[in-house]
Amino acid sequence: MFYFIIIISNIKFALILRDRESIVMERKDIEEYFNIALATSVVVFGFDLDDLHILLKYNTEAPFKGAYILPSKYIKPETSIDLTVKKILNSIEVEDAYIEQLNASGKVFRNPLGRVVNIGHYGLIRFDPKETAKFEKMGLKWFRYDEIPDLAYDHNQIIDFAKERLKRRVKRRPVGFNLLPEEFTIGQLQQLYEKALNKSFDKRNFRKKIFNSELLVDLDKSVETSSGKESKLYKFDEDKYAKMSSRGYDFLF
Amino acid sequence: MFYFIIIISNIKFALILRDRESIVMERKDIEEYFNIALATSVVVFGFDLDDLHILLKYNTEAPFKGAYILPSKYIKPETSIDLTVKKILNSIEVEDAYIEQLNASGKVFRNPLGRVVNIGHYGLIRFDPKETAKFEKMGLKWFRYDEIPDLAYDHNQIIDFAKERLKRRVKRRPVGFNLLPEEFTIGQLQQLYEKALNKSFDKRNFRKKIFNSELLVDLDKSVETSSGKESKLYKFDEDKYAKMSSRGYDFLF
DNA sequence: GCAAAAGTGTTGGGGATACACCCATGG
DNA sequence: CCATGGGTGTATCCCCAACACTTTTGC
Repeated sequence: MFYFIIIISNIKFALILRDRESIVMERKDIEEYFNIALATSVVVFGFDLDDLHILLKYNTEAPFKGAYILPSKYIKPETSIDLTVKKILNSIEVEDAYIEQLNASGKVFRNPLGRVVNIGHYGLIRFDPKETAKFEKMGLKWFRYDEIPDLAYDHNQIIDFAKERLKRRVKRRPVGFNLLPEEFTIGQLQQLYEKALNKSFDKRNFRKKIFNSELLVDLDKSVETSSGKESKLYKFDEDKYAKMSSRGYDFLF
Repeated sequence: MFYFIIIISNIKFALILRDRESIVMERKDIEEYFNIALATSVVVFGFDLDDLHILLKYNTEAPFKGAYILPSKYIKPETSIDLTVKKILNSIEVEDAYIEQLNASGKVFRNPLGRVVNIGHYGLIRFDPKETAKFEKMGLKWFRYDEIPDLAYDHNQIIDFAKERLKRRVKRRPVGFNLLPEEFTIGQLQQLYEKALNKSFDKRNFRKKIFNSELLVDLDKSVETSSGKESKLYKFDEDKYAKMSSRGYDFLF
């Protein structure tokens, strides 16, 4: 695609020449609208089996050089939103994330370069302590969920939004399993729920509730936990959930 | 604000002259991103005490002239998303709507004029049969919730999304009251819930559930309903809900 | 021996569901 | 007299919340 555009703002007209067929279109009044940039930011959540964390990037470019920001990217006119998000994740070598779109943030004078609308996302990944060094090389750092510094743009607001959304989702869908290792103990699961919902639960009741849903597979394996005691491992039965879900089952914590 | 931009795509540079101070900025690589248009569409729900309806507009302009569309508007670079939505609603003389933002739709080749990203919204309003004529003059028509025709762009998809969202919201927040008249009967409320959730409820159990929440005020008034019998009127106690909500109360149907 | 985490049952209450009949009215 | 919708009570069940002690291990 090749095109040539001249825009003089306040004078609402423009010609567009496109493709070999030299389509001449007058976008006229509409032309002035084609002057917005879209960006996406991703709030990547990780759970180190103790606390929830968010991945932030040290910003090396103007504007707001030196501040921490969310991993972000401009959306090219010829690239879809979803693909742009995937590119962000690829660029920080994150794979297999559970992604969900958040609201678009609407501030008009948010970016000195012009009108930029940010379409936020959040992603849940499996925290791997071995990757911390790799992240550090890319200028990325995990920050505790409740110790997020002041960020550039309105990224703090996007994080607040993501936290709220996560809280709601954790209650209604079994998204928490995307934050845990493939195989996990009930204690780890409970810890995650308590952090995400900022609430504590009775151990016995928590187990009953979880086992009632029958979505956990007993792996007949154990690991040694921090107390030195053995603890049984489970995994999440995704297929079963998919089946139940399509039959109208509603996970509710 | 005055600015002058020349863009030649594929040649990634541009100069911007802005304001009296003649700030010269090079957006360079970034410039190519400032070529997206944003639009908003609003899925306006109404409830005629019998069925849920959605307000559609007959499109008199190219592209997709002659098709029905959602009430929509381009977002100007200098106008916020929320304000644009309000302008849409003002233009169709709708006031006091409950509004919520939906996801941005991501298709790249959605609009022949260029990349347009649509930020959907849904609105809940009080259906007033007296306004139907007024709407008709503006090319607006109520369509039954489950009898939506094929629309231009991806507006059908936006509607599907809005319906799903409404279903979820109705369960968790007392948004349904935004669709009912100020004063309503329990029968009308039940009818609304049954339509929105596509489910039927036992009359006695429904009443118990609703009264348990203690969010309805008995108005000690009656109206004659379609069966010719008198029926008691209630209204929603917004203040009480606000108070309970801030104390962590979670409405759940 | 003590701190830390794993694991395990029972009880009571409240909300959800299932279910049937009478009444007033308009046609 | 019949169709329509308003209004009402009871029995059962299940889920939820509250609650305490034993065990293993590392320090």
